[in-house]
Amino acid sequence: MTRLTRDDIVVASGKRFATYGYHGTSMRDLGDDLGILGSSIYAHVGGKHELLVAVVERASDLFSASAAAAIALGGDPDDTLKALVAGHIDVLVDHAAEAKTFLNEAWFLEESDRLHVIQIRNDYEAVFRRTIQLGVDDGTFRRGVDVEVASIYILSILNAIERWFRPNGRLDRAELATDMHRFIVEGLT
Amino acid sequence: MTRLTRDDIVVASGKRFATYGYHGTSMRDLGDDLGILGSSIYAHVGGKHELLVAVVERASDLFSASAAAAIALGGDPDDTLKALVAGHIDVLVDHAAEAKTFLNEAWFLEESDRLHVIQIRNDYEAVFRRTIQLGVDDGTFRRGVDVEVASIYILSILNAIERWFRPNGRLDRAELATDMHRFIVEGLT
DNA sequence: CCTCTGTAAACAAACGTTTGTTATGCTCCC
DNA sequence: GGGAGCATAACAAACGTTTGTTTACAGAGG
Repeated sequence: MTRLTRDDIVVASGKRFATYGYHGTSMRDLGDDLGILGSSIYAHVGGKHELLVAVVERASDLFSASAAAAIALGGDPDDTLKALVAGHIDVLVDHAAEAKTFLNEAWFLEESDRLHVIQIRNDYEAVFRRTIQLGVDDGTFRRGVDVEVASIYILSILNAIERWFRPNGRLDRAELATDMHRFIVEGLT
Repeated sequence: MTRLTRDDIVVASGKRFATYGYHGTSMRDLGDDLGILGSSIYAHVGGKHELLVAVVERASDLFSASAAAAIALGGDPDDTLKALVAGHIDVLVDHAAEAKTFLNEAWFLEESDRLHVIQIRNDYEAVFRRTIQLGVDDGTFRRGVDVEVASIYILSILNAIERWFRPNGRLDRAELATDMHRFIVEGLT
């Protein structure tokens, strides 16, 4: 009988929340996944909402770290964009449950936590905006690109990965990153 | 005292499901929105799951109709793509609640209904795939486009609209459709 | 009068959570 | 080295509330 840590419970929560949603998950469901009673979870956490906070926090840390790493590379805007795309894919593939919960369930956080997440998400998006703007300024990308909206398009493509990509499918993550970057830069032509 | 129809209840359900999710909505919540008791809803529908079916069905009908209309126009592949994009935006803007529920909550339908929705969604996606393939064949789009994945990219951008677009924002829907079509065809360059 | 839409009250089940207790180790001290 | 003492992690049972749903009944309109 191996005993459980708070971390084990957060991981299991992420999976449940990602699959069935926060409101679609009961403490007893979670207990079943972990092989303990639902009530026993309260020895590790103060309540259900704390688990959502923990899962979402994990994901937002990963995304933030990915953006920081892409910037730290210090190449031209197109290189940074490549790194941002590849990094986002890595987070989504390697931490699918947390990322999915972050994208779909953060809305159900309490006011203050939710505002904090929105802040982090906006900071992350700002890295995309700045990168594209730099690319427009130095002529890598066309003048007249609506930087704000283009960032949203790119993140839309990236975030949707969670809904269709399977690691053992036709494409591996490297092919996906390459193909996606090309689509973003060149479109269908 | 204006009396309610089944339709009124389905509309209210759509809004609630879109905002709080299927599991985050109770029959009493719904009753409050409608100004009646939660239990009174059972005079109109057989159960909560029936409401989800009705809302999702509405949305899928709208999407199917949009695709059919785009094809009926009968222009070249790029014209069809333009119409598909504009039509998708129209559905998402004019029927936001139903569309959002369709995109995010259909997973919680019972097995058979869920499979039916997946079928419809796949048919809809197939229209995008066919259109792009035609464009590749006649030279409108570049050879080497991964048609399957490109369709997913485009639908990813389209479906995410629900998460950020506000009808009274900086862009109206016509500008959005134009900008989005250009991004899809030309990318950042 | 009869159907339809609503209320009122209740149902069993499931919900998040609390409480009291037990089993299992770890650490310190004789 | 072996108890004593304590923290941890779990169970078992119950708490009060909310859930989806059912039943009995009232009023209003065609």
